[in-house]
Amino acid sequence: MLSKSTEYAIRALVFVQLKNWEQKRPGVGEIAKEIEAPEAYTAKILQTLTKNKLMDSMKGRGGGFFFNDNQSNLTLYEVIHVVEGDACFHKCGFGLKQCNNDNPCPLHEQYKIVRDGFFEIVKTETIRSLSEKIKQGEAVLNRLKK
Amino acid sequence: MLSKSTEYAIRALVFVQLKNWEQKRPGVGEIAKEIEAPEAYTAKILQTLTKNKLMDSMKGRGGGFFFNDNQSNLTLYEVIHVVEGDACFHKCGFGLKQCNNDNPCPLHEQYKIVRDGFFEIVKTETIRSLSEKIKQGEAVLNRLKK
DNA sequence: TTATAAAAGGACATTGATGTCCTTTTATAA
DNA sequence: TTATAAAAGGACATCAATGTCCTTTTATAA
Repeated sequence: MLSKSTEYAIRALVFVQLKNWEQKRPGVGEIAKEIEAPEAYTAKILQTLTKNKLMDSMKGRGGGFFFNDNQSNLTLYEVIHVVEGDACFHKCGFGLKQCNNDNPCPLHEQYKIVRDGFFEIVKTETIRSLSEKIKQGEAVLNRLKK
Repeated sequence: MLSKSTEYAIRALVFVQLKNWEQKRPGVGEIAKEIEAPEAYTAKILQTLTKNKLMDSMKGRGGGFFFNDNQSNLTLYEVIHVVEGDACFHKCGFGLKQCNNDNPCPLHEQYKIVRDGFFEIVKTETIRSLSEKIKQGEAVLNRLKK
């Protein structure tokens, strides 16, 4: 399972993308409200994202968060990597420190398939691909369709 | 990812099964050492397992942990359920409270496949099936083959 | 140029998971 | 019957994730 922070981050980035498509740069308050997360905590997460160049921001009046052209195809993997690290893609499902093909835990083969399947998803899906689904009405960002 | 407690629990149960096959009932100290977990913490987890009848125990001299006949085919699902709950089998990968087939988040379809794949594993694999792999030398419990 | 609105950032608070210590209960061996 | 070995259980400690509050920096509009 992804951490709460990662979930907030992904939802926030998708919202920023949707707003950017409307030529707008949302601010912390608007983002936090949309993703149903505490405002100050959301601010911290957004800070992490901009510090790591996954997104851009502008201070001052009329400022807010936005993507520039270099950041146009951000994978979920990159977000996870920055926010919570990528242990979930490497770790043994059984909790063993030394578990690999040569020295497998009893869950190794089956678990690897699941873990790699998840890795494939987050390497393929991007903030843009998720945002497009929402724009097309094929999916929703929060619980209230609106 | 499973919690550390769940990992300890599964490893502990497998070790108890292996020992039981040798007509032995290991105690907290021996179990903790084998699974490389703190002894007092291991004791708490074993307590949870016996309180929930996933395993049996005997106090006093010559006591220890063991399975009785009703507990002979314990699935990993039951262990996870008791130790950390089963949020990981229900939760939306995107963190939405209301996410389902009718109201899907943009990750819903792909994530469901992975999540259900994991569910399938833990409903199929049992403490016994894992222990058998170790007994057959097809897998290892801890990092040192011995 | 100044007031204002916004992100950045530092310090602290809360909570749950993990971990430790000590006492109580109980079964058995001596 | 008593001493001992073992699990059970209560109370507390530590740490990381999550969450809050307040100050600083900076860009823009007036």
